[in-house]
Amino acid sequence: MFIPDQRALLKWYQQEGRNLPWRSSGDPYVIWVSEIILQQTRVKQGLPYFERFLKRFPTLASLANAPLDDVLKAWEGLGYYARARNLHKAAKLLNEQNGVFPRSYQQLETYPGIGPYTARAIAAFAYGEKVVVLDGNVFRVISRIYADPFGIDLPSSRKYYQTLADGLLGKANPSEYNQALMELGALVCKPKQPDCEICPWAKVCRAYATGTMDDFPVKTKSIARGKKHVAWFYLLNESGKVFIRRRPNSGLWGGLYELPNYPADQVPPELKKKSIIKKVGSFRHAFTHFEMELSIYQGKLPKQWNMPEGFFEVDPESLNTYAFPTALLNAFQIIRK
DNA sequence: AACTCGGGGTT
DNA sequence: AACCCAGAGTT
Repeated sequence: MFIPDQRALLKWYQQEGRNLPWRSSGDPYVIWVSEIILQQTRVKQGLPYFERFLKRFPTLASLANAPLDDVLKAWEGLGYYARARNLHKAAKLLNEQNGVFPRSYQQLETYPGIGPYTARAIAAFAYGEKVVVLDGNVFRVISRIYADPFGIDLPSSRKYYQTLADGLLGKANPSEYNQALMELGALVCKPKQPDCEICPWAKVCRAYATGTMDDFPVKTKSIARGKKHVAWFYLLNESGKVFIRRRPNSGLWGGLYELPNYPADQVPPELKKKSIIKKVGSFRHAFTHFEMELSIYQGKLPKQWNMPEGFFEVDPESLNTYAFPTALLNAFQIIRK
């Protein structure tokens, strides 16, 4: 297998690469935080969270000693909240060992939330370990360069692609070369309509040579989406307090707060009294695997209603101190104040 | 190997 | 509407 010209890629990267804040840091904590935030998240979306998160938790110790709810509040709206819970869990583990990060990707991978990609990213960026990361960008670049027929979504292909990726590094600087690879995928070798005319590797790309860029990377799985219709209730008691509860630390929106809610076809009759509870709006919220239709109701707390366990009253003015999923933040927008 | 887990930008 | 993003954990 031939190796594409490293100097051509690095020259392009030095000229066209973006100036991103985590690239100028050698601090494993800063690099780690950036990598967790950027999992399945575009740079543009993650950037403001990165800045705010490090301002709120400047050091590993400050993160380890913070309540989980504070970490989730900082993560509010970013999605995949297991990342925040695992980040916090790993911070406690690292802090217990005097804040010393392990230097090898094998050791890093043993921490919660640090998988094959993130372990290699930290090892390469912070410690210069000679490994290549496999993120969505790198998968796309190398699968096109070699016109690889193996599905990148198959666990059985993982070893093949990792070996191929590691083989690209040669004597290049691991930190710079990994950044350059990902940047090429993000800016040039895009999923659709890649800018092959300006690609430093166009001359050696098998997909470009045969005009089959759209056929790579190969993916075998298709996404099937279901639908759920959920009724949400903003209920005020006589004191003008609203009822919320914290969701369990696992599952959808784990650790975030919520309003009373039922599947739309299972709403108890006590909440259907139109004299005290009115529908104020509805909207759809898309997830990766399903779509939720939210119907939002607002009204007075019915005395007969048997409130589910865990709910407590809060002043509506203090709702912004709790972490809510984006769908409920949107719901609050249509609540009549 | 299949499923779960968010939210937002692009096409 | 479909696709995809600096993926990882659970079953």
